[in-house]
Amino acid sequence: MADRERQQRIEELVRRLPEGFVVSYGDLCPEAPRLPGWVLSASDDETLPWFRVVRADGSLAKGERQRRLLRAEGVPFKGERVDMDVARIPGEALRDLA
DNA sequence: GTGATGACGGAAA
DNA sequence: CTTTCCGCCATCA
Repeated sequence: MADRERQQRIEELVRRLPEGFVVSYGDLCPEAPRLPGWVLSASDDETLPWFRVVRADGSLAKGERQRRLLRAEGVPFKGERVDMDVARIPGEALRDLA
């Protein structure tokens, strides 16, 4: 359990994601795209808005369940995928969030 | 120590 | 549009 810095940073960011918007796994950790996914699957925190994290192309990792939660808070869709051009939080705004 | 796996990403074919 | 391949980090067998 060394170096939790990245994991901590990732969780913190996810907690601050505003309702109605999303980010990709790569946005949370460009240097290790797989890490965010691992962190979220390992986390048991119910208050964590894990559903606001989607794939870079807008497709969902948790299928129907996730889609429902996102639509419920007004996230725009383009077919089965999230409309990233509208709902994705830009890298800069994301940095301000951190 | 090696190798496989995962809520991934991007480039190439 | 699809599939394949490689790279990325942390964990597990």
